[in-house]
Amino acid sequence: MIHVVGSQYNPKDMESLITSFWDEIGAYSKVRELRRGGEKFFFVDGPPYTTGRVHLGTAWNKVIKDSILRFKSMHGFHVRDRAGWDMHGLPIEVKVEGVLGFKSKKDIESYGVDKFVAKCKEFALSHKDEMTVQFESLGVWLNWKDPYMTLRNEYIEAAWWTLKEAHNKNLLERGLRVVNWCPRCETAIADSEVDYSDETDHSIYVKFPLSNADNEFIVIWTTTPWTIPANIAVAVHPSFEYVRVRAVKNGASEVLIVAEELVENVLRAGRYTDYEILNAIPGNNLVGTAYEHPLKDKIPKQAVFAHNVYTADFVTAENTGCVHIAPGHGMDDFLIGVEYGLPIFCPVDSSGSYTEDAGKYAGLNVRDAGDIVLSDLEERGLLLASGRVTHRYGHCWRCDTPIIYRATEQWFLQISKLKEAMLDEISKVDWYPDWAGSARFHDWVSGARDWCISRQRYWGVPIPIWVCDSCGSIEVIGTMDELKARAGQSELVELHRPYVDDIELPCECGDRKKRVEDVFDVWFDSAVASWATLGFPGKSEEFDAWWPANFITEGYDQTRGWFYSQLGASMVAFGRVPYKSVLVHGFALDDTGRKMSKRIGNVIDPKEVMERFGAETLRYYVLSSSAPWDDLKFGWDEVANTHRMFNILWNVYRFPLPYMVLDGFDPKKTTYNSIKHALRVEDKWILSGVKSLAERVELEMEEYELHNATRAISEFILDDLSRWYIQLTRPRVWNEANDPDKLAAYWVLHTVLSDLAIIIAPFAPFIAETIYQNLVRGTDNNAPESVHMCDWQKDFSMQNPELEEQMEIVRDIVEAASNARQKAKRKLRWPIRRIIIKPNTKKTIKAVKTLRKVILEQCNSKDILILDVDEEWNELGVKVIPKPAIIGPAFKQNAGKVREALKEANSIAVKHSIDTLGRFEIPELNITVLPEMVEFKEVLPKDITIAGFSKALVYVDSALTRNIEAEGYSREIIRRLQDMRKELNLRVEDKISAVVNINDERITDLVLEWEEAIVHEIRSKVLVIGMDIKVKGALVKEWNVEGIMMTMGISK
RNA sequence: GGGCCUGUAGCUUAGCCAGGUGGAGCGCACGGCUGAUAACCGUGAGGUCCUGCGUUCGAAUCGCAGCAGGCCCA
Repeated sequence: MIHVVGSQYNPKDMESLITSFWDEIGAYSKVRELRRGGEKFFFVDGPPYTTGRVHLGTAWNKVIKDSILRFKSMHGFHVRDRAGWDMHGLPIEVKVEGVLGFKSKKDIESYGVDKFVAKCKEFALSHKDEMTVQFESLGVWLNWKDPYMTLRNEYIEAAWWTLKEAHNKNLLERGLRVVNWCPRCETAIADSEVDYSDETDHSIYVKFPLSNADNEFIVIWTTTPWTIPANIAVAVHPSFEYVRVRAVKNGASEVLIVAEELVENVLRAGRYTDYEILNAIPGNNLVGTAYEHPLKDKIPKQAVFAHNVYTADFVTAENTGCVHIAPGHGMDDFLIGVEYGLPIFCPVDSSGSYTEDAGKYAGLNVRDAGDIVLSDLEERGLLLASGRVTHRYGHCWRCDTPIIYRATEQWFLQISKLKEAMLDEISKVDWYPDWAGSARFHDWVSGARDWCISRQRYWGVPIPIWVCDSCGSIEVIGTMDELKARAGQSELVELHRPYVDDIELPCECGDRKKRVEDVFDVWFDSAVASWATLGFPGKSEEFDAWWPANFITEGYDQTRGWFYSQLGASMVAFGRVPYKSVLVHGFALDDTGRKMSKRIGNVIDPKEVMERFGAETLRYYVLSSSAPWDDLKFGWDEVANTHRMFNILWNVYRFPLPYMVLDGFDPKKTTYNSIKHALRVEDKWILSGVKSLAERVELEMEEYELHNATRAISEFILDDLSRWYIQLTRPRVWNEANDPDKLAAYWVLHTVLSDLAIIIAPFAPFIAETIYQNLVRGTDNNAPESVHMCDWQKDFSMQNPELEEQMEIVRDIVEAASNARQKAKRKLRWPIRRIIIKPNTKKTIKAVKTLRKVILEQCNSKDILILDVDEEWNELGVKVIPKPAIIGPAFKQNAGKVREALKEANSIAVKHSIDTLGRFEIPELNITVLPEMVEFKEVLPKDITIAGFSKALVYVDSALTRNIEAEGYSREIIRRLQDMRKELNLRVEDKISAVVNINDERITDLVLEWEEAIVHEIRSKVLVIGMDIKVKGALVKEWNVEGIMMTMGISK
């Protein structure tokens, strides 16, 4: 049975009702179960990091996923959709350290790594639970009960197995890399952990003596004298112009090499008194220039290394234009070192002290080394200038110690070897939009570098590499079982640190292998998600059946993130890309297009949106407000507008319910066959419209254009259903008789709303379910239990594009008529005698003929006159307008008289004569007026107003007749009596007594002609209308109706 | 500094790929409707299509150079 629903759209109640309904029947599992035999659709959820907070962007991300998966499921696909969680890594470690009040790595060690890791795990798990609740309240259907979690043993195994594959394929390498290093905490720190603040440092210019020339130097500038002992090279810009300049100071001269435009700068810094430019050298030609290390006598190793000039694009035209390169102490320096095969010389240990490699500096801390290096350079006459500079420098965010850069030993995946294969693979992926793959990702992959996968941390997947200290042999473990077997251990419950750290493996050399202490870069965790979520390598059946993923979608920041890490890991493991199609989505920005940030205070919490407007509105807003791949500018007004759309949908849905219930409408008994003869044209139109909508949504979804799909739905609901069909249909359902026309309207409304519920289900799952449960499932026990178990539209037999096109024209006509009415200041309540339509096309004529009734009704017109294309309306007046420029020369002194005569002549007669005879005679003047001498202007007859659109002109005749006045006043009275019924809170079926006193005899007579109609419309048992009669009732009101005073009273 | 994306009415946007009179919604003003009613509907005003240069008979649309915002990198 259909039931009546509340008059207010209340998303909160509705959503919680539907959520518990889904829980009750296990809707999610049933939907997935239902499609078990269908074509497989493997979706991999990009795992959000378990911070506990769901941001607007995360909410958007999940809503996109949910809508697409619901849509796919309704198309019969067997969807696989485990939710995923990214649960390891430094952010959680730092949060936990904060809670425990730790300041450094040493605190963790003394607290106990086991206890610390347990805390991290607890943090990740509890935040996962909190976020799950939030995602579920958004109506997001993923497999929440059995999500994949990066902290699970079987997940860790997937990472291990992948690394072992890399090792087997010779893609695993141990190597040096420069990292941010805190010498106090003795640990590498991530870029995001570096705080930048002002620091005052040395600013020194140093002369490096050339090897093959006397008294000739290349000049560099630096703020870190302590890195000079590690200098290996000098970089110049390949396209800058450099010069050899003879510089004079204190009578002595020497030759310096600096960038041409910086000569003055350098010489001023060095207080030279004179100079002479000897010759210019392009940067490129300096390559290979050999020089001696300035401190080679103090650092024996530096006497052995070769020192040369190289080119680098990052060199800027500042200071000297020549950059000191210490590959062991700088990111750029290191890259140059690697590129040219230079020694990565890093004579500094983890606490920031020089090692034995630093020769005489050994044991000295770099913090104290600056001044000493300075004076040593000075002593050797190589310090050109020295000063101080204040600049932004990185500090450890926990202890504020200035960081140093250190080359350390790390583990790498040699992804760069796979670059060509990766480029080839990604071209096979379907990218939405295309540029995400063909431009952005392509460019990123083109610059692929080896992937440093090791971190010196605690909360992460332990790197399964065991190394023998004695013989250096390396062993990579792929699974838990393998580890147990190799270690000769039967029990192993936890694969995290510190448990695996204790395990030693026997080595072939007789010694024991120990695990490297590192954990994986947390990006490696999610990189293996596509097979880890299938339980591979633990079991392979699922992997064989599902892998690779059909579809993934994440924000475009994941170009360098998850899209890339997955590609890299999968190339290593399987030699192919792990996903077939990728939708890239944008970022959630604030209403001015700026990034949401806590600091600016412009962060929108999705919870707040849900509290104010409901999850459905939030969902629909993010889907419809911009294309998935564009950034979303969040604005409350637009959210409110989306809410309004749902309110209208709610009103449309609830409008027919009371009538259907009153009449006991049963869609099982009232079938298409039983009402098809009673269908009106507008019924056929809306039935066609809903099918066309389904087709359109399908088309848009093929390209993942969710914004166009949802906008099309909104347009249908607002324009076609609410503004048009419901307006046309309303009077039909008021009919009390058991009329086929009313039944047809019920059937159509029921059908359209049921179809619409299915179309809207992927995007607005709650209201779709609400409508479906009442209208479909509520009347048919054989219908699927949930709207989300329904199949998408397949039957398009009701589609009629021609009719849809015709209705479009008719709506324009009605709009034009309404426009013309406003010009005549005639309210819609007052009928008009007729409208006259002058069409531009035959199509318009046909549309008017087909939908004549609709026009009559919506225009409240008594008649329609449709002209032929090019036919003039014969009642139209014309006014002749003389053309002085022609008449003047033609008639000279008579011209004025001619013009007068034409103005006074009957314009219609003039036009007729010109049209038929090609001339007009003015006998009094004995003159013939020719066609080119005049033009004609249309003159609208009295009471006619006009408006037009591209396909027709519409004239409205608003002349008043006795009948029209009678109807107009009667309807004014009806409206006011209805208003009073409402004021008394009467029910639709309540009968009333009414008295109307009219202060005008003529009007009273007119209205009395309509007495019967009024009785019917206001549902009265007694109605008294008259002049000078006494008015009483439960409610009495006085009204001014178009200047006529009336007093009305009603009672129940 | 580089790559990619975005820039259209006060606000959110369609149109751009395939050049030919810029189209919606919100807001605003005015009006209508009153059996969806603390709802709903119509009409109107409102545009240097980010700027400049170019290609073209013709540019919001194509090209180049800027400016602003976003993501990533350096």
